[in-house]
Amino acid sequence: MNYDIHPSSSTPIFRQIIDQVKRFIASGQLQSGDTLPSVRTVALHHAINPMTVSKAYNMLEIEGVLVRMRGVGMVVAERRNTAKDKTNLAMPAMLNAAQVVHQLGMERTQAVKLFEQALKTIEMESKKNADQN
Amino acid sequence: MNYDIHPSSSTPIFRQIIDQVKRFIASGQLQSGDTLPSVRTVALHHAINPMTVSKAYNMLEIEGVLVRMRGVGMVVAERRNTAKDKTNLAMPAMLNAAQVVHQLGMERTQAVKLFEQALKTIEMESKKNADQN
DNA sequence: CCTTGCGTATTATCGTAGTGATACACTAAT
DNA sequence: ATTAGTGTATCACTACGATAATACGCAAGG
Repeated sequence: MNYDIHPSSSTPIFRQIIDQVKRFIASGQLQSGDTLPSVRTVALHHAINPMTVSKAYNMLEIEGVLVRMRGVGMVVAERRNTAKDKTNLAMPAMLNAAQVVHQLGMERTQAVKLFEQALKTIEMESKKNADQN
Repeated sequence: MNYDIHPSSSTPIFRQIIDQVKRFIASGQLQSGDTLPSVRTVALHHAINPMTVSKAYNMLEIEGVLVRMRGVGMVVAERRNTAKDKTNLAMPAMLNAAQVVHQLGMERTQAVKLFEQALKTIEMESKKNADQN
């Protein structure tokens, strides 16, 4: 359970956290009742401000994704359908990629090949990071 | 030759323009010597500031994609390989989408299905917009 | 109890990306 | 020359994300 945070990215840090927590839950890496890494832990580990993490967690609580347990931490709320959640969470990135290849006038078969290639690349990187731990 | 601009998007307007110009060139919809829609035309058509468009064009000139012809407008510069350009331009969006599905722990086959579905969606929207003209 | 670890409210400041309004320099065409 | 069309330099403003320092309320565990 580790966040992949890029402070220099154009997407705000708090949004990176929000998105990744949702994905962890949808993928089952986080389940109902699990506690999240504490605000201060995350802040120290990534050299960012605790309030930034807190804001992300707070928004997730507002959305009903997390529950704040006083004195304990943030806990994953009860959840139902992870199946549809996955597609819902994946769709924006998919549509974005689809629009790009469409504007490039790329053949559908070639677009799929590129996508599969990207998948392999990401999986490779993931394994590398896992080996470093 | 029309831009697809979303002022409320989190990606800046000038970046949307830059990306789309590059894609138009890579796809052949814009060729060397073609003149681009003028700063004011674009600004009026999309209700945005001329300077925003100008900055986009300016950066494209710095990158060597466009050439500024005084009193005439921006012209597409000489270009070589559009083949590799396409994949280079598509890669970031692909990698982003790939990382999302990876963090979601989605099966590769299902990820590809989703992507193809997104492609169809985008193509549908494109046709709708074309019919409106 | 009291120490330690949770999240958070508060307030203020900083940095900066993005945008906007205006006026200017230039060219082409008439 | 005048007009109308290019792009743009300049300056200011806005919005937002991130930071910082501090203090608070709460719960678990020794």
